[in-house]
Amino acid sequence: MPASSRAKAVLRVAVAAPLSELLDYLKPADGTRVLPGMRVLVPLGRARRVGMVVAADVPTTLPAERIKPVLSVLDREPLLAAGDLRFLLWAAEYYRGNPGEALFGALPLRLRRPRPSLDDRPSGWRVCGEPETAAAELRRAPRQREVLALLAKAPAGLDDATLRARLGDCIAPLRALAGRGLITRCRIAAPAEPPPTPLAIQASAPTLNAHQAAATAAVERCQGFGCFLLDGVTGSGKTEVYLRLIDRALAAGRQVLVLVPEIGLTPQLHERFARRVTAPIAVLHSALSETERERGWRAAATGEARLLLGTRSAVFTPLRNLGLVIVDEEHDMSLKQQEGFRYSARDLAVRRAQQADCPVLLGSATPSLETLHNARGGRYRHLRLPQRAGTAVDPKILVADIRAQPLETGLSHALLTRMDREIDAGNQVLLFLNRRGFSPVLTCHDCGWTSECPRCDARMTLHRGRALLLCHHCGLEHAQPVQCPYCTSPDLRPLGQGTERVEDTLRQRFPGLPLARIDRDSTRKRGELERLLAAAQRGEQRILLGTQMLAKGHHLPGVTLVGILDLDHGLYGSDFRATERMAQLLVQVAGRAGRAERPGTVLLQTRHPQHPMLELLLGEGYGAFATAALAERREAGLPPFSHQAMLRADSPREQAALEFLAQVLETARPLAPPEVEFWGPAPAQMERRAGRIRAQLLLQAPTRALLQGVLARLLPALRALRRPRELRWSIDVDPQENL
DNA sequence: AGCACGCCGACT
DNA sequence: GTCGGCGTGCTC
Repeated sequence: MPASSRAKAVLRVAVAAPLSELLDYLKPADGTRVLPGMRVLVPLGRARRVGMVVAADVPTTLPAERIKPVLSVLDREPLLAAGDLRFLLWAAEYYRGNPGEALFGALPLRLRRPRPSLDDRPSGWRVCGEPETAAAELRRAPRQREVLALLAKAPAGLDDATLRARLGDCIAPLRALAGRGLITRCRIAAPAEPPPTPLAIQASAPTLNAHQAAATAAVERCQGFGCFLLDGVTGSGKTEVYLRLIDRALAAGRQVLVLVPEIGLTPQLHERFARRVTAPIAVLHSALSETERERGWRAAATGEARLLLGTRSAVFTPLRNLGLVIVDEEHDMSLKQQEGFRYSARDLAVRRAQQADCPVLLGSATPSLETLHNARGGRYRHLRLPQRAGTAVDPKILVADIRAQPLETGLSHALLTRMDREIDAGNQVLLFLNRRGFSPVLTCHDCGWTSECPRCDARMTLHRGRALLLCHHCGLEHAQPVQCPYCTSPDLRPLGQGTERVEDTLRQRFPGLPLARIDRDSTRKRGELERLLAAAQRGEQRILLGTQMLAKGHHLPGVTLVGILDLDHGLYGSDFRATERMAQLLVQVAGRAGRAERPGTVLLQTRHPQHPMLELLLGEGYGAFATAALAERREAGLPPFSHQAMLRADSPREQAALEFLAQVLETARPLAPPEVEFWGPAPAQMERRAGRIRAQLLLQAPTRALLQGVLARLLPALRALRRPRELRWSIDVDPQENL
């Protein structure tokens, strides 16, 4: 090969640094083998960084003198297969993240540093040098002779367990032999084929009802990629469908990826899977220690774990031979990463299944409008589970019009009466209020002072138990004042109520009745949420009071009454998705009632009983609501009938963010076809947050392709714009929040 | 992100 | 006269 053409065949590397481009490097000078998916140590300016080889032997246009060789190759085998690399790079491009950050974000922390990949081959001993020359030396050491003879028969060495099995305790002679330089510590290569994995077994599998059987059959018939919406009311047995399909995929020798929105949901799903699936399961979520996370990651990556259950970031885990992807509670907002690299785990799961050419199943009782739109347009198969499994009946939803009603800490007379009745009958009551703390405002009765956050356009919430004013937006804490900071009046009054205050009232009204408050504050301790929920499931608590946390998926068979204290903000929210979220939350919370044989009642307190979307939801159900909501979206040209990207900027300086986005708009306009709309720049919903003034610019295009085209041209230009040092900006493709 | 280079104030 | 402020720009 001529020298000139060899110089041009380079490695393309994604460096673990916030660079938007891949960089080219020469292969290592010592001729070490380098393949895509291996990490390399590379020079970057004066520094050295870890990089991931994305392609090997690719041509470059860069002048030869600018290309440096990699310093070393960090892995003996690729950490990421070609398919994993392709998927991660696609994700980085779609969500406009940096390739290096996307790739290294998918690795356990240790592998993001220039450490060799964990060598998990067992440790052992092997001979070195010429053992036969040692015969004389060992004449008076029969035990050492014995050990050496055994090792001499295995030139690759023997691991500790094998040695112990053959010779018993032989640590002392081994040490002595090592001291003579006759043997050395080494790693023993694993047997070529891992022991065959036992297949999943349907232990005590319940019989499927007709709908479950039809749904299962539809997915099983799917050859290659296919996207399915499993639209099933709470308690209709979605998990059983998952289990059948998992079993099938595992039996075919494939791996399965299951994504769930919250850490809180993984233990119960894990337990359910573990009872029925005999193949090894790996679990990945944010509450794990780094060691546990790395172990799970490796088990998934090597194929040793056959089923991976995890929260959103698990979608990036390398997998071998992926045969099925499941996204549970696909409508849930926590599947969308809202910081840094802002991706949708649900959408990426679909993409991943497409690349792996396997089916993907999106499950929900309240599908997102995006997914429903895809299903109704025929891009996804719509599978329905309309019946509750077993004998459970649907809950009855009652509306309590609380206009001009006297409320006792947010509790209407109608609700309290029903609570009395259920509690007297020995049943459990669940109260839902999506606001933690004691009261959202503290105010001075004499001068009108309110507990404004000095850094945000928001009030600080009173947490009376901890005697704190706490800002839920920036985390700022103040001691609870004893007198008005403005006029020194001692007459400070909490306004409105959070879960803490409702708890106080309930303890007074139902003295001695076991009650659990379940919110972020009361479940701060590790394992506390599981403990409280387990107690609730055993019926130990008679009243359960909580936020969002309580609404998700937990089976509470003793609950016969669900009281929803306040969902009205969702009816007139500023975000166009507010009503969709309100409807999902309402249906999810209502689903907690009457799961067993006892019929459930849901009582919704509202000041807007005639709101058309609320009436539709309560009268005809989520499907009818969704149809109407989709019609509104179509009318307004909003997603899913268009595609958006949100550019956000913030700065401590008053006008800087707006000015920067105005500059961006000027840059973007000529790069975009006329169908692309720009909204803004405009101040963000909460303009000042954590001391920074925030603004946003929304891009909206009729198709994804058009939007992606604009972004591809805009981002390099945007990065080249001059901007003040303190100004930060971010891009959010397919934003879920317009705030 | 680091880490340079690069032009204007208070110190040996 | 220098040490150093962080503005700007690059890293194969």
